[in-house]
Amino acid sequence: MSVRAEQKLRTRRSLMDAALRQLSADRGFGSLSLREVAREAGIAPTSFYRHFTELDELGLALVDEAGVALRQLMRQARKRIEREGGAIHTSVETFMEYLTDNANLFRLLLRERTGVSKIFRTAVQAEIDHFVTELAEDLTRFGEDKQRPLSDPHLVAESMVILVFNLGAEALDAPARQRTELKEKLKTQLRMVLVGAQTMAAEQARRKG
Amino acid sequence: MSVRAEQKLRTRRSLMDAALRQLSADRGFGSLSLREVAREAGIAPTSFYRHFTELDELGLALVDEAGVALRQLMRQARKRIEREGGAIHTSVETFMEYLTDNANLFRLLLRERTGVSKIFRTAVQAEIDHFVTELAEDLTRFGEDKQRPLSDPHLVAESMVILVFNLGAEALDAPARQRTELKEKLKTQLRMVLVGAQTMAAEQARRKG
DNA sequence: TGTACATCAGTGAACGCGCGTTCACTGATGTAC
DNA sequence: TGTACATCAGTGAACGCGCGTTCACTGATGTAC
Repeated sequence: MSVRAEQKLRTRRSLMDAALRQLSADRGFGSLSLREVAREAGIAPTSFYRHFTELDELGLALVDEAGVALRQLMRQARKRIEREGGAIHTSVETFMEYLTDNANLFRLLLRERTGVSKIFRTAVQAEIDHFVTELAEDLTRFGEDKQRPLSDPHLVAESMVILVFNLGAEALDAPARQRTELKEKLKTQLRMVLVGAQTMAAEQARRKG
Repeated sequence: MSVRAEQKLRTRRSLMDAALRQLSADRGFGSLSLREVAREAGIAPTSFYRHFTELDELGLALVDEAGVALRQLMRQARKRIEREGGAIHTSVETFMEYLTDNANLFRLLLRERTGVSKIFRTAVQAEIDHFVTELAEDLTRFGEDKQRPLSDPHLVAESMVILVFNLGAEALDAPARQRTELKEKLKTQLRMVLVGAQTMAAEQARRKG
C-alpha cells in the first residue's frame, strides 16, 4: 500500500478512535458533533469529509467493528467451552471480559439498539440477530450432546441475548467491584431460561407419547 | 383554584403534550430543543421558563407520568387476573393495550433507560425497580396459591420485566399486524422463565430432603 | 362595590455560540515517460 | 534516474442557522381596603 493510502487509513482510524473515546457513560453518539470529533482527532473539521460523507457513516463503521468483536467473542467462548466445559459460566465470563475491554464499543451497541436513528437500530439489530442465530445453533447442538432437547432454541437464544445485553448495560454503569455479583445474577437468569426450556420440551415429549 | 393558576397548569400541560408529540420513533428526548417544544406548544421560547427551569425538568415530569401509568397498568392487570385468571396471558394483553395507548410515553421510558443522561437513567430505573418489586410480590403470592414455589422471585421478576420491556420496544417499531405474533412470543418467553424457576425450586427442595 | 396597587404568565428583541457545510487553496505523494 | 504533470489528504476563511438564555416590558388577574 502506498504511503498516502496508509496515512489516510491512519487518519480514518484516529477519527473512529476519537469518536469512541467520547462515547462515555454520559455521551451518546447522537450528541457528538463532527467538529468535536475532528478536534479530538487533531484534524480540521473540513478534513472529516475526506473519510466519511457524514458523522453517521462513521457511526455505522463503529457498529460494524462492534459486530466483529462480538463474533470474535463467540468463537473464543466456544473454544473455552470445548476445553473447560461449563457453558453458561464460561460464556458469561468471556462476555464480561469482552465488555471490560471494549466498554465504549459495547455502549454504542446498547445505546443505539433503542436509539434515535432508524439506520443505527437496524444495523445493531442485524448484529444481534446474527448473534442470536449462532447461539441458537449452539444450544441445539448442546441439547443433542446432553440428550436434553430444548423447546424452541431460537426463542431461548433470544431471551438469553436480551438478558445478557441488559446485564451488560447494568455492568457498564456499575462500579467494577459489583461485577462479580452481576455475573452470578446473570448466570442464574440464564440457567432458569435453560431449565425452563428443557422442562417444557420434556413435557411436550411426554404429552406426545 | 384561581383563573390564573388554572391557565398556568393548562400551559404546562400543553408543553408536556407538545414534547410527547415529538417523541416519535425517530426523535429521542435528547434531540428536542426548548425552542421547538415551545413552538409546538404555541408559546414564546422565553415563556418556557415560567414552567420549568430547563428542558430536562420537563422530561423528568414525563418519566414520572410514565411511572404512574405503569402502576395503573399493574393494578388493572391484577384485577383482570382475579376475575379471568391466566396470569401470563392477561398481563401480556394488558401490557400491550397500555403500550398502544401510551406509545410515546413508553418510548421515552425505553429510550432513556439506556439513554445519555444519568438523571434520566436513574429516574427510569427507579420506576422499573418499583415495577419489579411489585411483580416479585405477585409472583410469590402466586406460587403460594398454586403450591408451586418459585426459586428467587425477585430475580424471576427482573428477567420478566426485561423481556417485557424489550418486546415492548420491538412492538413499537413493528407494524400493528405483527403485534399478535409478538405477544405470543413474549408469553412463551415468560412461561419458560416461570417454568424454569419452578423446576429449580423443586430440585432445590428435593435436594434438601 | 369601587379603587389603587401588586403579582406574574407571557412577550419580542437581542446576545453570543457552536454547528455543518462550501470553497478555493497548498504541498506532499504518485505516475508517466 | 530525472522531469513534468496529476492526484488528493488536509486546510482556513467564511456562510447562514437554530440554539439557550437575558432583559425590560405588558396587561390581565388577584388582593387589600
